Amino acid sequence: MVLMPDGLDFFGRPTLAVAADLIGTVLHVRQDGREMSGRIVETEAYLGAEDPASHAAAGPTSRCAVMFGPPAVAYVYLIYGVHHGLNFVTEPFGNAGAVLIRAVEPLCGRDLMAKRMGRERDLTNGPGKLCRAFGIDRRWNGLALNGSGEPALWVSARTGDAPRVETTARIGLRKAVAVPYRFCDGNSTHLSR
DNA sequence: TGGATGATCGCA
DNA sequence: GCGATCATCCAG
Repeated sequence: MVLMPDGLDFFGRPTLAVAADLIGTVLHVRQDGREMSGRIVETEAYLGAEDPASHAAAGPTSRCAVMFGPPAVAYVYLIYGVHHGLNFVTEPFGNAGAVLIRAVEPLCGRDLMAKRMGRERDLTNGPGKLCRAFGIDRRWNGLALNGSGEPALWVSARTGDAPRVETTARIGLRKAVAVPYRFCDGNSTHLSR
């Protein structure tokens, strides 16, 4: 069962719009018969050929191929040889675009997150950390966000107080540093760095 | 502030 | 093949 803030057409829209509208929605994961969730509080948009910082800038490669595929699919990659990053593919088939999930507020499954992280706080306030806390790795690459099967991944409608969506420059980039493609809930206490 | 750590990509 | 690069995190 998949609930979307604006119905089934939530994905397949311009990447920047999806990145903003994901703030306040809930990421769900099911693995080993166990469900975990977190409220999405920080995202970054990555576009296609026009965005030098995007993996898709030079066209489709084996790594970023799913960015060019159908929307509402997970794009998971390994960065710095250490951490995984979770993205949602946004644009219609043939157009590259994805949204990096940078931080969530833990909801369900906090105990398991704390066990995996070896601490009680700062469990999911960063793209690498939230993947580790939720148990997401490259095996999840290409997974549809439809909540079926196992492991499963999906998004449900906004929860909690209405977010105060703020727009800033993306973090940690060497290219295309200026554009304001980062979105976060200014009221959240679970943002990265 | 810099080191860990490995897949990926562009060029030879 | 080989080396530069990389959307990170944490110890010191």
